[in-house]
Parts: sequence; structure tokens; C-alpha cells
Amino acid sequence: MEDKIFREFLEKKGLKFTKERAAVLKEVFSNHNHFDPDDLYVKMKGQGMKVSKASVYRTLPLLLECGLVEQVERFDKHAHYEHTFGHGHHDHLICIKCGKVIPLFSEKLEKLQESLCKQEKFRCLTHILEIKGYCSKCEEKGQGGKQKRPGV
Amino acid sequence: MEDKIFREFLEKKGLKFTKERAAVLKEVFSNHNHFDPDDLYVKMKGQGMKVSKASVYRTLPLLLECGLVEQVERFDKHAHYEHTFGHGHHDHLICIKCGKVIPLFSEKLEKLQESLCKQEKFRCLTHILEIKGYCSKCEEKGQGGKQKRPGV
DNA sequence: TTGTAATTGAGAATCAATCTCAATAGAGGA
DNA sequence: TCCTCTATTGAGATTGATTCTCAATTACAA
Repeated sequence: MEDKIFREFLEKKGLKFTKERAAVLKEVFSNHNHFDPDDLYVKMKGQGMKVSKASVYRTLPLLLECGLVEQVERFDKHAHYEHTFGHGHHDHLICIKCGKVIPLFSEKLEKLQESLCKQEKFRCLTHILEIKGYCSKCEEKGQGGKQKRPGV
Repeated sequence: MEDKIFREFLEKKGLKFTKERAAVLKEVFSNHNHFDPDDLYVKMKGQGMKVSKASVYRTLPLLLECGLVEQVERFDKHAHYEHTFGHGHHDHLICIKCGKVIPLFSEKLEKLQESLCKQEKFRCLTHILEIKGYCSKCEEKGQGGKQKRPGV
């Protein structure tokens, strides 16, 4: 199914559905975890697939553009992605103590954002919302001591 | 005023209020624009101030931590910041055509986020919301042609 | 003033992401 | 099927923001 979406997107742009692009797509959809480009590359290599790092880096923006993946967790140094087909857009709560990422979706929140954009005559395409704080477990334990990642 | 906040924050952490840190703070608050660490460094150098790039990069996370600056626009390759004291937290609408950044604040939106966090028993400290799309001007003109920054 | 731990600066190091360019492979037409 | 025209690929070099290193310096308390 993702295949079809990607294929049509590429065709519309006059680009080709190559085996490398297909392989990246397949890997991205092979599970529901977040990933970063390098992880993905290493995993593909580990499975004996034939791709270069450059191809991975070149394919991900295409998947972004056609909405099959979204970027998350941009507070970190490098890009993180997750695929969206099959579970749709959602936001994230990120615990700055243990690093846990909790997905969050609220119809009300989405609607409110839309209406705010409308007020500004802004045509919204995508958005990213990341809320940083302490998850219930870390909050219980207290958050004494130095943080591992100051500034986050 | 920012001075006092920063000073007390440093003291609480057992850190020193040095002239380099003071200089970075002053420069950050010298106007209301967004900036990136390197810009800031160059500007300070241009004014004959005595700081190293390393100090700038070391000071910004401290300012982040005490809430005097926030990160914005993390879709780009490098970090962007803005100071928050004096105008408080707000979100951003970012035009993917012309790059314009429109600040947005909605009490309702903030409240809704808080209540969602409460539902998840998550203690929210900060958040970042960036909405990407077309501003009214670019929307008028139509958005034909290839994008300069595909994938954004 | 002295002791001492924090801080600084200059440049090296890191490392994700991008670029280069010759070789290769789709897709449509003959 | 073969041909041609582009788009694409891979390997490695390059870029560039950010972080690290470490000797010299500085702030602060006694």
C-alpha cells in the first residue's frame, strides 16, 4: 500500500521507482519504531541489502514530502523519523530524564491549530509538536541530580 | 533584569557569572531577532568583544536551561534561538516558500496542551510547536515550481 | 594574597549530512 | 528486443556545525 503511494508520488514528479528507493521504503515500514538515517542504513546493510548511505539520505526527504514519514525529536543532534502510514499524525511527549517518548493525539488540538492558522491566513501543511518534561515514573522518583543532557 | 535571573541560576548551580557569560547574555538580549550561535559569535567579534566560539556554544545551553532563551526552527540544519524574557513563550508558523516566521500565541492552545499532559500524568516543562505551510502572500502567488528545500 | 576549582580560548576532532562524478539502470519509442 | 535519454547510484571526499582538549587564566572565599 505504501508502495502505491510512493510510486504515484514519484511518477507525478517524474522520478523513478528504483529498487534502492523501494528497499528504503520497505525497511522504513518494517516496524513501528523511530529511526535515524544512519541506523536505517546500518540495519539494511546488516541484512545484506545493497544500498549506499547517500541513497538513504536521498530517499528520506522524498518520503517526507509525500507524507509517508514525519520528523520527530529535533532537539537531538541529528534527524529522527517515523513512518506515519497506518497510524497517522501524532505529537510527542518526551521525558528529559529517561528519554521515553509518549505519542499523543488529540483531535481537539489539531482542530484548534487549524483554526489558528486560518486566522493568520496561513495554509498549514504539517506541524511538529514536542512537549518536554518528566514522565509519571521519573516524576515519582524525583528529578534530583545533574541531568545527562543539560540544555535539553 | 535578565542579569539577575541568570546570576541566580548560575549561583544555584555553583557556577560563576563571568564576563564572557555576561557578554553573551547581553548580546542575546540586544534585540528581538532569532539568531544562531555562529551569527551571535560573529556579531560579538565584530563589536570587538572578547569571546571564543566555544564560550558562546557553552553559554547558550545554560540560558536555555534557565528559560531565558528558547530553541526555534529546528527543521533547519543548525540550531536557532530567541530570547524569551519580556515577551514570553510563543509558537511559530513557518512559510516553506519564503522562509517567513510568524509568531503565534494562543492561551487556549497552551491550556489544552497542559490538560493533555495532565491526562498522561506528564509534567510539562517546555514545548516547541512549529507549523509549516504557506503564508498568505505565497499562497496568493501560488506555489508552483520546485521547492528550494525539498523535504522541508 | 592565596588556594582551588571553574572557566576560557585556539585549534583539533567529531560526525551527520551533502556533494562529486563516472558508471549504471529505468522507461518509452523504434 | 535494442536504443537513447535521463535520472540514479555508490564510494569517497567534503562540508560545516558543534564539541572536545588542555594549558593558561580567573573568580571567589578564606
